[in-house]
Amino acid sequence: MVDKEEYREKIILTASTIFSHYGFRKTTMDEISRALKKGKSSIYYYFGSKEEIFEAVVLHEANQLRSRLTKAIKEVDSPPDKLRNYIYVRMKEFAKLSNYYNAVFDKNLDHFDFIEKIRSRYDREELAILRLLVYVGNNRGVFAVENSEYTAMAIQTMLKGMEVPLFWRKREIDINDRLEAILSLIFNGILKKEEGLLLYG
Amino acid sequence: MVDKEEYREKIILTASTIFSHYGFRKTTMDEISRALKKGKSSIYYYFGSKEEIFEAVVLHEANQLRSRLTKAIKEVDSPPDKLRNYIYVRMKEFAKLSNYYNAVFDKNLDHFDFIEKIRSRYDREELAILRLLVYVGNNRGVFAVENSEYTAMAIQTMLKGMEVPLFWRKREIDINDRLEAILSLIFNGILKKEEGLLLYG
DNA sequence: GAATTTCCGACCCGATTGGTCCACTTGATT
DNA sequence: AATCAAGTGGACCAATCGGGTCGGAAATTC
Repeated sequence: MVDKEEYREKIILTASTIFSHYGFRKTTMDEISRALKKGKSSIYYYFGSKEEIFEAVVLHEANQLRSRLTKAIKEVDSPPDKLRNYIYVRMKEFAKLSNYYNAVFDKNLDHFDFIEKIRSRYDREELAILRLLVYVGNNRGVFAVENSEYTAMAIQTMLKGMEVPLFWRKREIDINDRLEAILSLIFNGILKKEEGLLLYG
Repeated sequence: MVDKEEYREKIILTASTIFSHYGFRKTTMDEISRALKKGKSSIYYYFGSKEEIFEAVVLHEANQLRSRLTKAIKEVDSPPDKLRNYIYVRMKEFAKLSNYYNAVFDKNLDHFDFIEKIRSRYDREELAILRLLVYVGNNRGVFAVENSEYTAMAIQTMLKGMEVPLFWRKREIDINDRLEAILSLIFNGILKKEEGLLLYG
């Protein structure tokens, strides 16, 4: 009773690994319950449906992502490093989440409106973060952009470009190259020329 | 007509990526055919059944494995390097194959006798390779073992230990540590003491 | 333009699976 | 020890899924 919430979390954690591996569709309640060493029906004592579990898992994963990204920003100090770190971690984390994407983009599974909610909310948060990063960098004189808002939106647009599955269907080395290219583009377009050429000549 | 065999290979390649990702059970014929941009029934023109495709895929994968391993041996010259390279590549390749293992060890799917055939044949080949490696190393005076045959079998036994899923359920770094430990054990037990202590003091 | 190769939509039917029901343990409380 | 709520899981159901078939339509070859 006191640990019901606790066990819900355990379910979330377990289901998370399975979902991330096989996606929503291919993951069965039986697998989840077997992984938990419980009867299938017992799971329904904690969650009303498979979708409900999935919703909790996605929410949990979104929170994980948020905390990792804020950590990535706090780890370093200079705005270029912050931005670079942010983009890097974001890229790596999204790679891990690719299977959830499969689930999301799975046709006839578009009734997952909660994902859209999470997503749009996350988009706004990210935009705020980027705007702040650009703004601070601007103030410190290391960035030189006219409008932080628009620049942040532009960066976010590029970041979104890295989300499309096509981006990931290549070899590891290629991906790192592409990341470098994107970083270079952002920085050389954003940095005062002296520093920019220093970092990405 | 002339390219029927060719198209079979294309099917094998495509199916291979899906099988390796989801395993035999969770992979559907519909997915395979969709990935090939063909109707489901068309696939049956080239293969008689899902299992038949799987068999071809596993066989193909086994051949890939073999060629990569022989390449690993040829790349370097000294017997210790050959052995080391062989074990290293074998480890990496088996990691990639872990999903086929899931398929194989899937309960109620033990009627895949062809896998056992491939496997036992591969075991014999591997034993021959190891025996030769040990034998040559012995002749060159860099190994010092009494019986190449038995030593090869012992090494193979350790290698097999790395196949059990349990071995892989850990973090990357841990695995590399374990590999080092295994290599160290093999070499320090096999090398003439001077060289052995040189390489793995 | 017939013959042959290749493809596919529609269908079949057994297996799978999300979800329900209900009888049962368990363990705390009185 | 009797009660009761929390928690469990086996049996079951209805719907869907998915491997495989079939007849014939395209496409290609001769």
